[in-house]
Amino acid sequence: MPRVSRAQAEANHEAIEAAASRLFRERGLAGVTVADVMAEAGLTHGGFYTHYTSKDDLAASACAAAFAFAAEKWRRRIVVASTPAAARNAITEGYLREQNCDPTAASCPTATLVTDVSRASADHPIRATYLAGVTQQVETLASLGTSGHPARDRAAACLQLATMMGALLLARATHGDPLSDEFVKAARAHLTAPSKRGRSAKKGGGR
Amino acid sequence: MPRVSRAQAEANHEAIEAAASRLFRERGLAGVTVADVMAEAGLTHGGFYTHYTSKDDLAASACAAAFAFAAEKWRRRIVVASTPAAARNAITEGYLREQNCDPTAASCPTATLVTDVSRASADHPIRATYLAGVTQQVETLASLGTSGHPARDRAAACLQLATMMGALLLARATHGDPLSDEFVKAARAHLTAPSKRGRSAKKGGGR
DNA sequence: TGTACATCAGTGAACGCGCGTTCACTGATGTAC
DNA sequence: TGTACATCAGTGAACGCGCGTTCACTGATGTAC
Repeated sequence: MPRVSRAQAEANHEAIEAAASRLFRERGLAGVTVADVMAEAGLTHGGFYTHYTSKDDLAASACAAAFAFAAEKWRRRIVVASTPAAARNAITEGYLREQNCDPTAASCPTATLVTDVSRASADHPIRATYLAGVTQQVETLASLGTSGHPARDRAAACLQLATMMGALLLARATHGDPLSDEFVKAARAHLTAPSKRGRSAKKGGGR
Repeated sequence: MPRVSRAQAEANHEAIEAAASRLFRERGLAGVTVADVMAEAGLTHGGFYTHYTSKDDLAASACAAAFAFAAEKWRRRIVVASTPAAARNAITEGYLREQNCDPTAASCPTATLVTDVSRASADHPIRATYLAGVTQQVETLASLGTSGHPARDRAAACLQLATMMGALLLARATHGDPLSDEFVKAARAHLTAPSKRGRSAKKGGGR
């Protein structure tokens, strides 16, 4: 079993990163062990350190991979949408999908890792990766703005991300109670409300 | 030192709960050890189990205490406000205070514990406590609604909580970067924007 | 009020377990000739 | 193409540490008389 071809080693490396990306999005940083990740990739834990220098190192790489994965999903929704507003709506709908409200499911890294990153020490490599990922998401949403004012589009993008993420996290934490659905529906109705320019325009219907 | 008066034991119990309430709001469930809490209360860790049956038990009690503490702060803002809309604004301003954006500070339990609760097993006692606390917050915000439609007020309350919490968490996770402030400012501007109804003062003074 | 004694809140060492990390070892891979 | 050998990806046991929890012990508290 030991010593594997270079191609196989490379494939294993990718399998580890893919497993970590998914598991971290499901359970957060502390909820996943190195052995969990390696087992998920079909390997034993000892070989981990030929691929990464530490669990923190993996966390940063997997975080980047998770953001890349999410960005690709957003991109697909954007290219299919007929207008920027439709793209924003499609992203919201995808983000607040019912399956994402299951707390055991893998969801957006922005949401899953937000407290882990907050509490990570200043020199933890995941900080920079997470910041880059969130920045990218804000820029993407801002680029779909239609107010004609870049600053206003950017503020609206920040607002949309905060609202989507807040609703998703609250829905996950209250999963099993009717309140869970209320958060999702309120956010979805508000964010995908018809018309509205730039921002403000209160209250969507109720669904 | 051993054996302490009943009054002292009661005082110790309260000190443990107060310490836990603060530490959990600062660092989350996993970031605080039983020994941390006991040391903060001026005791040694061994005596913990005369007060609580387990760390999970403490987590639930401390969570309830944290929500009670937050509710009291909200209540004070409400009684001082001149109108329901002003009260909503005051709560938003208090929630998105600059000091709360420091990831090492103790903030609202709704935000600090949201991922911990999501990942807690179904029978973890903190689940029910957290749900009760969030439900209470939604009801409080809904009671400050002015649309005339209870269902609409309730949806607006869910939306406000999700937006405030999302912005706070993102601000904490991106602390140190300019983006951090953008989330807070966008949420604050949106949530305290003068809407259809007249109101007295906006921009409460922060700090 | 004073004395004798049982209670029990708190102490600090220890236990058990999980997890990140290390390391001696294995044997197929990849290379040199 | 075939042979000899060095490399090194992966294995699995082990180490060290932290943390939740337990426990024998202490001695002031609280009670019975």
